[in-house]
Amino acid sequence: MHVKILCLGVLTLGEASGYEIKKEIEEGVFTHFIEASFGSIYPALTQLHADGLVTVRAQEQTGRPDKKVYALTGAGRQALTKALSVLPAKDKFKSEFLFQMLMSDYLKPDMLLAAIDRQLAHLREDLTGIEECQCAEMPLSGARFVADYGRAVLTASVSYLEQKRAELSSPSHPQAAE
Amino acid sequence: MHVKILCLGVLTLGEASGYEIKKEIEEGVFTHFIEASFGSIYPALTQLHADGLVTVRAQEQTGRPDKKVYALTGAGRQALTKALSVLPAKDKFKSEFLFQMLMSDYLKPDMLLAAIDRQLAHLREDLTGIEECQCAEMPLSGARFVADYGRAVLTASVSYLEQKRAELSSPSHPQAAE
DNA sequence: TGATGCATGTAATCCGTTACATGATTCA
DNA sequence: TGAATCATGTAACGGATTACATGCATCA
Repeated sequence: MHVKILCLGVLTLGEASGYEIKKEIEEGVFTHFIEASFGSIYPALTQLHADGLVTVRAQEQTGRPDKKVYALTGAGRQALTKALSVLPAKDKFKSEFLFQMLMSDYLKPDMLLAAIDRQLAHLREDLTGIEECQCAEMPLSGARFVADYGRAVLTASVSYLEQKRAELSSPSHPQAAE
Repeated sequence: MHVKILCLGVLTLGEASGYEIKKEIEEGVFTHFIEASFGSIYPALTQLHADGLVTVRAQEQTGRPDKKVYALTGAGRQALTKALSVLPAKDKFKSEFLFQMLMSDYLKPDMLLAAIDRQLAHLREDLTGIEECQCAEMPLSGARFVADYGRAVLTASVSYLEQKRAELSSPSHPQAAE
């Protein structure tokens, strides 16, 4: 998905600078299923402005660099709606972790547990991230839907991994349980 | 992750042509968490050969174009092991679907249900895909681990969406249930 | 006759990340 | 003093997808 549409989406929450948009994407509800770097956000914002989909306002700040605060225009809202009127592409999920698990025959034994523990740590981080971002406070009714979806999926992953991890590290049955 | 390593991984299952590797990635256990196109596989294979990590053998076929069958070398196995000795990068998950759900305020009402139904269809397809690929037949002990992981996550997603979908389309409480 | 599957490969193109450049303030 | 936060922006680079080129066989 285009970073431009993403920016329009974030701006529906209220005006923001490029820096703030990045933060919102990194820490807000978007975190788990979208990524964007400054290198793509700033150019996107510039172009969005050129296309008349957002307005800019320079905001001076004491002690801090000046901000460029962007806000949606009517045309911007329309462009967003139009982009949302198409059925979304299929989710993309890429996991080096699962590749390693699949290839576990070629893995050093200690790496197996280490990789699982790392994965568990990541998943738990994401889970607490969802709890912390107060989705109820957001002006988007979809926020809870998304947060709950994330919670459901992450919880299932954690449960599965915890169970498998226990099996693997149990002293009695290191490999065969059948 | 590099397509080269991916090819090495697929080749641990046995020798194969570029075309067959692509099929394996599309239809096998890899499907759910890895993607690769011909445009990346063929050059990768060429380079892998140049690096001495695989061997090639031209196989004539009647009625079909000739194949180039690739097989792992000892150095190839070593390279794979080495690549697997590093902790994997964090999973990447990108979902236009969740973006649309988040932005549901700007969505036409019929699109909401349509998008959810599409998503459900995708998830169920993936699930049956997992059931069909006989992981037990694979010479990789990690195959079951991966398949079960996928099953756990996909099942959780489907359950959640089915529940939400029912709530949304219920005639009595179209929006407020509280 | 036309689509689909088998089979390989290259080139153009897109899109994004990483790194670089700059600079003030605050906190440890 | 050094790291982190705030703040914007560009350029190089990488990596993969898409489209193009080719060609035979089979099935509907």
